[in-house]
Amino acid sequence: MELQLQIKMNEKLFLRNPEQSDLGKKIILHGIQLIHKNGFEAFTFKKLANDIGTTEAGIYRYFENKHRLLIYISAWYWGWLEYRVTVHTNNIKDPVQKLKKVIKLLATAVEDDNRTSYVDESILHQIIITEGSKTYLTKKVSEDNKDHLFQPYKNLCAKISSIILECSPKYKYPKSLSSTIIEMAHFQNFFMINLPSLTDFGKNKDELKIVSFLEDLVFSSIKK
Amino acid sequence: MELQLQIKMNEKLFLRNPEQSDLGKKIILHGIQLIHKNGFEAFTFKKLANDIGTTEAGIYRYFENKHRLLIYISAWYWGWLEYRVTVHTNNIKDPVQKLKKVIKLLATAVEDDNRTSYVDESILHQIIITEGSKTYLTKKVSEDNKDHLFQPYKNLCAKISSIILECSPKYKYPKSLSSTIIEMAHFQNFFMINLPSLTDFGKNKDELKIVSFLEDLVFSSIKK
DNA sequence: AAATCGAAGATAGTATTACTATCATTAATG
DNA sequence: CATTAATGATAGTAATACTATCTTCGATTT
Repeated sequence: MELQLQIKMNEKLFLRNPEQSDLGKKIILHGIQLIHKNGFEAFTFKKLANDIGTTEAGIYRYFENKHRLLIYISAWYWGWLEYRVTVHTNNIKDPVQKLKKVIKLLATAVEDDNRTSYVDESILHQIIITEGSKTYLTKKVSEDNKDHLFQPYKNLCAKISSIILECSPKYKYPKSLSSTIIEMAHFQNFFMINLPSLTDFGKNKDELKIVSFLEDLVFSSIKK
Repeated sequence: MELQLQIKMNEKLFLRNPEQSDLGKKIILHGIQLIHKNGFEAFTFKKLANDIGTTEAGIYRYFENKHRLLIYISAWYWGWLEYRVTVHTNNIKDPVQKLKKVIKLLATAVEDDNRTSYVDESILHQIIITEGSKTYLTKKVSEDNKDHLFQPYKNLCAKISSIILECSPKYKYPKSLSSTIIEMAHFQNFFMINLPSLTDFGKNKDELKIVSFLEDLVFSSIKK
């Protein structure tokens, strides 16, 4: 029997649910690949349509515009990450070990999860590092936020925040520390590869160094 | 006598030096205002030209494209910040006090500096919060980095990094901590205003809370 | 005073982007 | 067999991101 994994997506993210048709799944699959290849700025629905063998109009039936598609795949990523965090921390009792696990999940590359046929998680991870913050760094954040488009990100943040409080109930900044870990897990990775002088991991470009840095940062802060 | 403050800019940032003509200064002044007003995505040279009362072609004589203009004003901002850090920490002996000063300079709003007539620093600060990371989160980072376009950012990071080492010579991640402070000074501000559930500062939206968070983060990490 | 040189203005033009609209075709469903 | 929902095919539009050319104007040089 084949296992399937479905991430529940907010309906406002799309015009037509891409999970429910072949074309929709192709849009996600090839969309991720194309954004990864050329970057979000150079990405257009026209190019995507050519890649898939459909038309621009076809894509517009699923997504209002490319920014919505980016939010969609980002939301998918955060939902998937939260799922992974849940699965991998469920059987851990010690909150410190839980938090270490979370940091590792955030900061290290992932392998493609075969249960999600139309999403390549390893490429997706790369995209979120480079393009993820562009989802909310816009004039429309508040509007998009009202439609709950960033809910998966916020849920993950809340989840990590509660683990932090388990470790250290008196710590004053669990949510900010949480968003700091999430963002820095990605930014330090980006810097390590592209602007290494902004990090201490330039030489060997080892993700585990990022994990060590973040662990040091987090546990020094909350232990007291 | 009127004091003037000049930030030295990398020549590769522009085609013609905007500091050396009226039109150039207008491009910077109105460019900053327009990006702040509509966001970088909606910003075009055409609209800027209309605002100034010149033509699109006129702007293209100064900047290759709008991305370069964004890098220019970002570089200016980081150069200016480094200058401020230098001035405000020069007479402080205790490195801990120095670092506290730096965090405050990074995380709190600035007032317009009248010595730079064609730059409004308070608006610029807002722009860098929202648009700053877009300068390097592109497919061309490495290329742009080779042209040293991000030098001012890297210099600031190096400077803060050395203060961190003054405080704690054995600390293992001075550069990563430094880039973390810089980024989070801005991101936590953005989150506080736009996605408050990602922070612990939602209620009163007080920048000084961000300062407290960052101080706590930094000094727990380096003190040992 | 005349020549010249560079910056800016004026205008035009092109390929691409970001859409919207319409109509025909096809596959699934009742 | 009739209906309808999704897709394909095609066209069109306004805006964007440029490039090119030609003129004018003011400062500098000779």
